[in-house]
Amino acid sequence: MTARILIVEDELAIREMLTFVLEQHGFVVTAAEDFDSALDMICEPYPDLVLLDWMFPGGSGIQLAKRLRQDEFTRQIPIIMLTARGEEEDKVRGLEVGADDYITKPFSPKELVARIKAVIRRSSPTSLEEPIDVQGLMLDPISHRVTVGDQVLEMGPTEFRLLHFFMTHPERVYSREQLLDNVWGTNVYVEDRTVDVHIRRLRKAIEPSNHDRLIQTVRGAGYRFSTRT
Amino acid sequence: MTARILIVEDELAIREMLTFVLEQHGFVVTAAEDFDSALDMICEPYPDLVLLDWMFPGGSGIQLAKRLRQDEFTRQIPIIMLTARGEEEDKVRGLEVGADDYITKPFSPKELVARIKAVIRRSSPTSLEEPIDVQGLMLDPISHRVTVGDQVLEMGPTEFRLLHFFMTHPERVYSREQLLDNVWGTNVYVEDRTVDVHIRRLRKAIEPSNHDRLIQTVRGAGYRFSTRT
DNA sequence: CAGTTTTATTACAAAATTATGATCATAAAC
DNA sequence: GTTTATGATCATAATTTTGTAATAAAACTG
Repeated sequence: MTARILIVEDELAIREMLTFVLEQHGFVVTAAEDFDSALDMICEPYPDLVLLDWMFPGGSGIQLAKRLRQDEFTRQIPIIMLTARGEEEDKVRGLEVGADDYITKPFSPKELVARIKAVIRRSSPTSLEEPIDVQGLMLDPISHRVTVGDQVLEMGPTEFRLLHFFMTHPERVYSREQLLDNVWGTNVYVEDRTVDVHIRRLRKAIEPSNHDRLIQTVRGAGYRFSTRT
Repeated sequence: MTARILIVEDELAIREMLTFVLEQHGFVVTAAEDFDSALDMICEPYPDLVLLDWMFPGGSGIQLAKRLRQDEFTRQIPIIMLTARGEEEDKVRGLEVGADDYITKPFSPKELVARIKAVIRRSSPTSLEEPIDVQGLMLDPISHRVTVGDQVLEMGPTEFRLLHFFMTHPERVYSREQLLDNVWGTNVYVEDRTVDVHIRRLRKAIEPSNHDRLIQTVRGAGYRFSTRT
């Protein structure tokens, strides 16, 4: 599935717990602890879902939710609210503002993951599961396979995620740091240069069909997936 | 992003630390150590953000902030105040004067950068990321590319930044020194004449489509990017 | 017009950045 | 408990970029 999830939660313990659980289940996780850094992380490339603590400092969750719903680009990002037991009113308000679902603390990891998957499935029947075709290079998230015609291209899991990210975010430079955040997940400490190596492997994997030209080096800036020269 | 930031801070150590951190993150940094030189650097071309120490000699930060808010041209430049812990009153006054945010020392580089990005995004949601088109010459900061029609123009990182600066500050002469400050960043020791060479390279890069005529030599003064003859 | 100043151009070596292959550690599979 | 994959780093090669200096060309000055 490899959806990218943004967690907005001020309590460190809960944030880490959520991060751990979701990463266990194969999500790429980004975490923010306050309003500002959340806004910061909400910019392109957008997460596939936002997990939002209801009450957190620097602006309540409701404000952030409203903000997301105002901007046309973020409007469609599904939101799941985390609420404490008994805040029944909040639930109502949350759903009014446009949250797609809510979960009451405490909750089980199982429930959390189930709801997340449900919401994602519901909201983006396409973008995450639909096969992507760029100039004959086909990536099918469901069968988890990359093909050109009926030729299957072999690559490692990281290369697959990297390619997937690129194909869903074309025509845009990403720094090594950004790629690490979006493909590896944040809170991973990995050398910048490691990206180079995986770029190399990905290029080699899609080289036979000449699609390696789609992965372009932008000197001093990072890499870009583009169909233009 | 390539935003230009002016730091106003009297303590050398902090000034250097801030400069270092921000340059690491790709900002172009200018630094002033007192009121006068700050005013000096505040003239056109305006920075995209001012990072202002609250208490600094030759006029407190509040005065500078007020001054910036008075002038119609500088009014919209976002300001972030640096305050020492415990100066709670000051924070309030700072925000009254029109600071967009404040950071309490000591702070982490991560927080600093996050706040700066948040403030910049809030204040100029576009100008830094929007593609610029001047007579068919297109510069797209997002894909980090310069095109004419569907022809891609190749150039080095410095030429790209130089062109970006020109396109966002047209119809105005800039001395070599000013160009160095705004495109290379201050605290770089580079020969004046080096600008000539990069102008040459930039002209050569955009020559195929005849856009090199936009970069005009102003003898005795510097260079200008202009659509007029 | 000759002399002076300023800019244009070219060439080149140093510096910075990226590419690539090999290695080692670790996790997954058998 | 091996064997096999996979992933991160390191080391080194290959490229690109950059600053400077040297020279040519152009633009002023008187």
